[in-house]
Amino acid sequence: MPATQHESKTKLLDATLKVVRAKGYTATRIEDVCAEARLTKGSFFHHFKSKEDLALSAAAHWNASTAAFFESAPYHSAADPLDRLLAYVDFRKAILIGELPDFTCFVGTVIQEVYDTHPQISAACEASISGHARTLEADISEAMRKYGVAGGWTAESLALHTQCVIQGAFILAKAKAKTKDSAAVAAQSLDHLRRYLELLFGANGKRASWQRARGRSAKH
Amino acid sequence: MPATQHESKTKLLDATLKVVRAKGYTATRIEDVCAEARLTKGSFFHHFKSKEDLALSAAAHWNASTAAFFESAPYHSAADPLDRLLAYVDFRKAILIGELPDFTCFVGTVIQEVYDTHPQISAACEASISGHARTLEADISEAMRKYGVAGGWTAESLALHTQCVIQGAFILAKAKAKTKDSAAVAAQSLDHLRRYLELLFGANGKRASWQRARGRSAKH
DNA sequence: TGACACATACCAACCAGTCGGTATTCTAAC
DNA sequence: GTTAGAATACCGACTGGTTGGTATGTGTCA
Repeated sequence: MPATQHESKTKLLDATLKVVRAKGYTATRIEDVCAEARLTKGSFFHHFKSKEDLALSAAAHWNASTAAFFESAPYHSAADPLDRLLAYVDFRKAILIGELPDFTCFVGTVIQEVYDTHPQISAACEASISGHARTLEADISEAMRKYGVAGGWTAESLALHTQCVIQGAFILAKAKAKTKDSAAVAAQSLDHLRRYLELLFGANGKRASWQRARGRSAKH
Repeated sequence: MPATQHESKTKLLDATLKVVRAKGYTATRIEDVCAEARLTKGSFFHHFKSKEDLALSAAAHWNASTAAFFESAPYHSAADPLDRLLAYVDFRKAILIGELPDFTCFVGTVIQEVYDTHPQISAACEASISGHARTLEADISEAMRKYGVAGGWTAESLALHTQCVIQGAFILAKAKAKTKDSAAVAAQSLDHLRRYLELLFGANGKRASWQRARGRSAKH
């Protein structure tokens, strides 16, 4: 009962995202992916010519999925660029639900294992992270202009810093995987990130009070 | 030429730290470690009973090495607790030199691959990260008291956040491994972390100016 | 002489990738 | 609308190289 065209391939890609995020790239066996997708190696090698090919396809799949996901996410609606940026952090915090493989980053996990050994996969992961960071730069730049903030750092570096905190939060969450509040550790770092952004853009005084007056959506 | 007692074992452990930080835990073959240490498998299995045993010993070795390293580091000398904390960040930034395997974190790398599959290694990694974070808590608590800072977060959470940024910075550096300024990306996130700490403890006004007046050691 | 440190040869399990085969769907001719 | 035939999707046994781990041997020190 093979259904529509690419369903099996998509199932294999989704299975890859899940298994790799749980076990890491190298430890993921092709048969693990097949089992997760309820398919066999015959099917696998019909769609992918090697494990590296799978990794590249999975990175592209991840990139496309997350791009669509964040594009249609609700954090873009605010009129103020800083509000949009803070809403992004709130959104990242809000989606820390379920098991670790449900919310951790595929490319962030993979890059650690392949950065020195698999140039193509490495490049795909880098592009995914940098590309996502770049979606924040416009809001950051606009906020910098609007609030007259400048202090030896660029919109690009701050955008990357948000990704740094997010990736680091995933590592902490994995370290605390045994404890019940594994996701809570990650959430607390996102709180610190949010506080940094508030201080950074509100530190010029004229915003600090105005900021309090409005009362942002997220409690923390 | 077998020299002092444990020299070969130490060589194997150091080799493990290096190879794992370059290739990841699972991709690291025991023979890779032996080659790096210029020893053979016979010697390896004389000292370690399995790969998992190696990982546990390596984590302990890492823990002991880094504990000694940071304990004797110069960032503890300042009289002011906030100065000590900032000096810690400066120090972490200052040691971002050499190749990626020279400055990235062994336990941070390993935890991603084992958190769901190897409980013992996982616990050792968690203990190492949390233990290191704990060395910052006293200074943070003291700074919180001294500067009257409190805002819904604990010394523990801020200490963990510093580790979050550091771990995330390593991931970014790995993602940018191909670019020349791989370590620079990590350094920029540490700059943001430092700025956060300054804003956080200096935001109460009475510190902000005093702070500028002194001029801290690190430029950024 | 025996305990320790290290080396070499070897084995058994594992796993990425292959291959011959079957089932299903598509196309198109009649 | 039915049938032929090709293309696609999928299956599962097999293989060859890899690798964690073992068994055995050798030199060295107390």
